[in-house]
Amino acid sequence: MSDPKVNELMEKVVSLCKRRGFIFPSSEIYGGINGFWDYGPLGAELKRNVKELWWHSMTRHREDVVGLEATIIMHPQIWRASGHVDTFSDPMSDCLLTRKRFRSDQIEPQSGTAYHYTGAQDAVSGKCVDEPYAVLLPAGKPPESARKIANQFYQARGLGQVELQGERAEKVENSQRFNPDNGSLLTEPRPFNLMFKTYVGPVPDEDNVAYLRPETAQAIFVQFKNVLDSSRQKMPFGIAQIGKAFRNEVTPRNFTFRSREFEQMELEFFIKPDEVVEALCGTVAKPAGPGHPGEPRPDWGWQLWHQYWVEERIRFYGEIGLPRESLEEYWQKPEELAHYARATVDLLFKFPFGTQELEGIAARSDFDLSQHERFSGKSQAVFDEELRTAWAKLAEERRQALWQRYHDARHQYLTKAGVPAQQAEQDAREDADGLARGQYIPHVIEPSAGVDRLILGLLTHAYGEVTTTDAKGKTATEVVLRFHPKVAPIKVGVFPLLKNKPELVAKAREVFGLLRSEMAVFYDEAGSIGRRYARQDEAGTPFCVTIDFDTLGETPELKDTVTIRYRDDGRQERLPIAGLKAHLLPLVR
RNA sequence: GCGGGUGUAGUUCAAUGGUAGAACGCGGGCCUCCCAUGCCUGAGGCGAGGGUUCGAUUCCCUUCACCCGCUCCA
Repeated sequence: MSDPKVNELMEKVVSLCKRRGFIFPSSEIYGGINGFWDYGPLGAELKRNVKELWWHSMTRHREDVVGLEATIIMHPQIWRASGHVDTFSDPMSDCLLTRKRFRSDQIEPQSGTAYHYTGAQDAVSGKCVDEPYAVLLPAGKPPESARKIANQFYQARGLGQVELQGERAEKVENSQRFNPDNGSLLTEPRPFNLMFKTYVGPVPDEDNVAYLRPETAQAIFVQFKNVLDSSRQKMPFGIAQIGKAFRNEVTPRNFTFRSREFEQMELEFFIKPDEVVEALCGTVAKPAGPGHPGEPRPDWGWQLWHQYWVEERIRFYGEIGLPRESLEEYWQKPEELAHYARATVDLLFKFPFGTQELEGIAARSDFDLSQHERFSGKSQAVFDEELRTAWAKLAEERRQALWQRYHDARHQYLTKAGVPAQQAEQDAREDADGLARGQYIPHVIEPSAGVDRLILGLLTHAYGEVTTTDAKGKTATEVVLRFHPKVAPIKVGVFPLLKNKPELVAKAREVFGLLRSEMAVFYDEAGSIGRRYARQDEAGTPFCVTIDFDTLGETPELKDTVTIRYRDDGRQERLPIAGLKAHLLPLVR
């Protein structure tokens, strides 16, 4: 059971989003469309800010990450190589009795006697149900058990006193059509594809099927060689991308948290395999303990790089207003890991509806590039001059040991991928031989974040209510969004103290003009000054600047100064107009 | 996909088988020398489709959307 107060908070956030123009239902005048949401004026600014902060911190502030912007529709083979065609399109069957859902191919085959019924009639009302049904019993069980279950089935379809009709027994071997738990017949297997399908070209036929990408990551992998060849990057380095992805989710839920069209911010950081690091540096550094491991070093293996990115990501969230305490780190247990993953850390945020994933940081080994190498037939190995030199200088036994470890890892991958034993052995040897020539397939650390759920997290985290009591004892509740100034959609509100004094208005317009070239500014003169502050509080604007009579020189020493009012504590400061930009810029960037 | 609930103004809610009101918000006007002031004024709504009915926002059916639970979440 969920706490009603939790639900209340989500409802308040949802209606605030609508009311103030953060998020609207998509296509609303036509009744909306399930799983799709639009960002309104404030939401668009907020989202843009978040993406830009991510982009800047990933690419411009680092020398070892470059950007990419790839298409949404790509060659369909990519989704075979990535595993999405298989794992996203499993046939599913539902239990006709309990409605439990199964992956049709994973049902344990059952044998025994199946009792079929053509329908049933109500002994009292005479009402008929024609739907056929069947129950599978293990050999030796009396047919009574089957009738009992069939009774339940027809009772659920509106019959009281059930008279089963057309009972027929049949021997069944290794069938996947029945629920292993209760023997009930399942629905026909139905394809269950989570990828949006479309056709390239004007004629829709099976030869030109394509998919909207279900994640942005694969585009990075398939452009890895192009980026490497054109960017003058050297291992290790990363490729960052922000973009739309699409999943035909069974149940979009929790406002924008799980949408069918969403945006991802993904980094694929390519690193040297541990064997290569060891060949170059003698040893692979071990994590010294929890926390940020500091600036990257050449002797880092996948573990330290993984830890580094987990900490970098947490630091990023702190910088945009989600402090460490609002997050939870979840290290996936070995049995939860995808088969190619060495480790995965989920960064969870405490949403009102539960603690849910914001970002996953996965150590994905060389799985992705290897898959694309096999499926495309194009080598994805990099050439590393340093390795070739270092390899030649290694002691023979050391070389042997590293060769063997690399070989074994490749062999394990190839075998799991279904490559026949002999071929796997040959390929693994060739891969390991490549080390001597300075060649290897990079491993990957992947921090992958959902933009929309981050926006939702920022909104719910920023949401606050302030209850005030006026002189007459009347209480009022005011909503305030305490966004970090870096993400706030509007940075500054600029107001003339009174709108019926042309000199105040003129000066305020002047200040507005001064600031708007540097940041998002909102000019407002409607209503009382208090109302205007409140409006900006609700939009999450961190600063408001008011032009009053002192600005105009009523108190000579205050001429050309303004008050700046801070959202979170209502504090006011007096600043010269000339110093405003310099004061605000470092706060909002 | 299944089960339950809810759809009335931008938001939160009311009423009604004879076409709907409030509060807040929003626009305009006057006032206002710093935290939702006051007065005047204006705009704006029955999710969509069908049926029953002389007449439907109200009753029925379908559909869509949202919320909750199950399922799903590579």
